[in-house]
Amino acid sequence: MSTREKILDTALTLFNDQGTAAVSTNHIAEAAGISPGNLYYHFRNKEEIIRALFQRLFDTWDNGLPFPHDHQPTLADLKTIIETNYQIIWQYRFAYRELVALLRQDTELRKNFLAVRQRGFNGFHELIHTFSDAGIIHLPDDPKAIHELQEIVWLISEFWLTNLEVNGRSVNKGEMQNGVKLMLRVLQPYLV
Amino acid sequence: MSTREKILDTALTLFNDQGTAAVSTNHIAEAAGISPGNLYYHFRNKEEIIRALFQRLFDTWDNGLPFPHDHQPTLADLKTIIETNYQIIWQYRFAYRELVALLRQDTELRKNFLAVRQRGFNGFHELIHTFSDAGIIHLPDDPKAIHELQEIVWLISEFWLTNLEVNGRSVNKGEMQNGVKLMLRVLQPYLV
DNA sequence: ATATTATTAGAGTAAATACTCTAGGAGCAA
DNA sequence: TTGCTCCTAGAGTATTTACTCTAATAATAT
Repeated sequence: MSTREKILDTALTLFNDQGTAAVSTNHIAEAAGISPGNLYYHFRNKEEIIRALFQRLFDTWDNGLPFPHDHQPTLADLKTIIETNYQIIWQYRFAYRELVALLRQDTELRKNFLAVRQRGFNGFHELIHTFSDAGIIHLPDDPKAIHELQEIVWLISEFWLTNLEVNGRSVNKGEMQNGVKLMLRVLQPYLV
Repeated sequence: MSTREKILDTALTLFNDQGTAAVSTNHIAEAAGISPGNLYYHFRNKEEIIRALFQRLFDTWDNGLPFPHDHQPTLADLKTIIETNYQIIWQYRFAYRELVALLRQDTELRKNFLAVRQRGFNGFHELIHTFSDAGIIHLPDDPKAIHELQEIVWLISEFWLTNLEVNGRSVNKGEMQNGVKLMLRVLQPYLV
């Protein structure tokens, strides 16, 4: 593994465990088993490390979600997508916990994040319309209502894990399933 | 205003604007127009300031929500409660943004927060059953389903404003109304 | 082999941070 | 007035933080 990757992996672990504020560049270097000078050879500063981690998250978003291409999507596909989604968020949980602060500190990062997020939101929009066309779900006529439902489901997907952490509940497969259940509960009245 | 209150008000403003990590005790003292020594006369450390602010939040929770006592609650009452709720959260938004980090740093605070929150959750539970009894809402038979619906509405109430901030949307009365709409959208299929 | 470039270690530093200490006023009680 | 407690200012400090600099070593190209 390259030194650069080692730094990023170490930083991710520490950020997830202790939060970005509590983790200094010296900590990262020490935990990665390299010198501070070496760290600063690979990254100009802490902000750049955070940016690079977000970039990895963005790449995962854009490539890592298992949208079915070879068949009409089913409800099982939806569940799989949502679960994968949770796993990604859990992997980069520091980012979600501190989202407001991190995006405020770095407007460039904010721009990129919002763009990636918008792509995801659009993809999700298409997905539910696919379900609608396939007759799996019967959406309300009012497009505003549809948009609101989508916002609700999206909100749950982004904050369910944070919610678990706040509650001090351990985050595991089962709890992620509960998150899936909540999202389906919102849609339940519209399932055919 | 007492020096103690002045410190808390100043800290709250700075925390809301810049996050707790970026605000030092020296910053607070300077912004409050007092000396660092004076600040430390009133609070042992930064953690105590945060605790005191949470305590103010707890008091607001326990006393500030406009539950109707003189009449059967209506849907309008529900809306008012939710709106007040949003205003309180907005007033202490630093706490919600950084909840995971703050509660992890201070287990005593975590304990208190979870207790207050549980009280709120129980109150909310009673409220929707009141609505059910009054025939305003027709809940599903499955108690688990009811619990899930409650969890969803609760999640929206706790994270809607954070969600707005992430999106860079300005937080104002109108956007809070949108949050109310989302919560009602979840319940809409069950309204009589 | 030699020159060049890419990595790395580690000592060092200016600034910031949380917090302490001392001395002095302000109000009040006897 | 004298004493006492409460409150306040502000200088001072040990530690930490982000980051720099230099020199040495590894890798690669010619």
